[in-house]
Amino acid sequence: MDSFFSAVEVRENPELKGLPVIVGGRIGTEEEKTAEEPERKIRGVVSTCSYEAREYGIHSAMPLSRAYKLCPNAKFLPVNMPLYKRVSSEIMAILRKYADKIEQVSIDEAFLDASTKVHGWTDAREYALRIKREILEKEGLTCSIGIAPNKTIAKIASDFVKPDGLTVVEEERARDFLAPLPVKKIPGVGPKTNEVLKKMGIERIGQLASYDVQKLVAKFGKYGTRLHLIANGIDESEVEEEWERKSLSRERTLAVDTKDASVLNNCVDELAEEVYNAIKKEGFVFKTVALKVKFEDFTVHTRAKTLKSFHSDLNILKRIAKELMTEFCDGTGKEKKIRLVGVRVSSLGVVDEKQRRVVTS
DNA sequence: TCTGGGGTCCTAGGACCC
DNA sequence: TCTGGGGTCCTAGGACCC
Repeated sequence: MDSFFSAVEVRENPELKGLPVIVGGRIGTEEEKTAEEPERKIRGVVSTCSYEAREYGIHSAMPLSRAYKLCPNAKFLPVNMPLYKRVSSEIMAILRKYADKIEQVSIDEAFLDASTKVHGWTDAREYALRIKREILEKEGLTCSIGIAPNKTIAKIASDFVKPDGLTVVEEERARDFLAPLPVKKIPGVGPKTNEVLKKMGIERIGQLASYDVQKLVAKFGKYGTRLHLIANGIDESEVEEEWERKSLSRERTLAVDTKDASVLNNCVDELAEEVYNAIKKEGFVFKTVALKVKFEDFTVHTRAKTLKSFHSDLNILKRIAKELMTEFCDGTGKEKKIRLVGVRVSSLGVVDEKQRRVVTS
C-alpha cells in the first residue's frame, strides 16, 4: 500500500487531502500532556508520512522532533493501529480472491502466487490493474504492484514505480531489469552489507551478478550464495501461507532515562503483564524469558533464561524478568541510565487440551 | 536532530552428552 | 601426557525488515 497509515488517515478525514500528514508516536498520557509542551514531548519517530510531507525531506524512522522542525505546519497524528489493522484485513480479503496462495508479510504488504490466475505477461498487467481497481473502489486507497517470476524480483519491482505503480518484469528481462539497480534495493541488504559490498567495488546488482561467488561466500557466509543467486534473478522461495510465531515481546522507551530500580522494576512488571495477556490470548506457553535494556548511549543488551519446562504463570514471568534486570541496576549507582526496557518470551508451545500436553513444532 | 516497537534470522562460543 | 568427533541446546549480539 502507498504510505499506508497516512493514506488511511486522509481517507477517514478528507480535509487532510493535499496536506503534509505525518503519522507517528502515540497519544501522550495525562502526565506527559501537563508538561510544558503538550504534544511534541513524546519520544517517537515517523511511521509513515504523505507524499506532501516527503517534499519537506521527512521520511519514515525520522525522529518526530526533527519532522516538527522541518514542517511545523504538518498535520501530526498518533498511530491508530486498530484502524489500520481493520483496513488491512479488508484489503487482504480482497487479495485472497485473486491468489492461489497469499503470504502477508506486514500490515500493508503481501505476496500473491498467481501462477494459475495469470496467463502470460500481457495478462499479468490486466490482472494487476483489476486488483488495483478493486482496492481503489472498495477502500479508496492506492497501491503499487510488482509482477515477476519470483518473490524477490516482484518485491523490487513493486518499489520501482510508486505511488500507484505497476511494474511487470518478464522472466527473460529479469537480469536486465536488476542489473542497473543499486544493491541496497535487494531485500536483506541494509546499510552494513551495502558498505561492505561498496568496499569490494560492488554498487549495482549487475556487478554482484558477475562477481566470484567464492569471494562472496568468504565474506558473507551462506548469505553470499543467496545474494549471488538473487542478483542473477534466481529465487526459488515459495509463497508461504502459514506463519508460526517464534517469540512475543513488549518494549517501552521511558519518558526520561533512569537508573532507579523501582521505576525499572515497575516497568518490567507492566511489560510482563502485557506479554502474559498477549500469549494467553493466543494460547501459548513459554520456556524462555528475555530482558532487553537500551542505555542512554543507545547500546543494547539482552539477558535470557531458559526454564526446564513450559510455563504460563504471570508471577514466574515477572520474577524471572526482574531477576534478569538486577544485573543492569545493582544499586551501586555507577551504571549508565536506562532508556528502554523490553520483555520477551520464546521457545513457545501450545497446550493440546485433548492430550493434555504441550505441542511444539 | 536526537533517535519506536514488533518481529526474524544468523553467528559464534560454551556447556553438555554420547 | 595430550587428548576424537558429532550433535544439541543455550546465550548474546547484530543485521535487517516494516
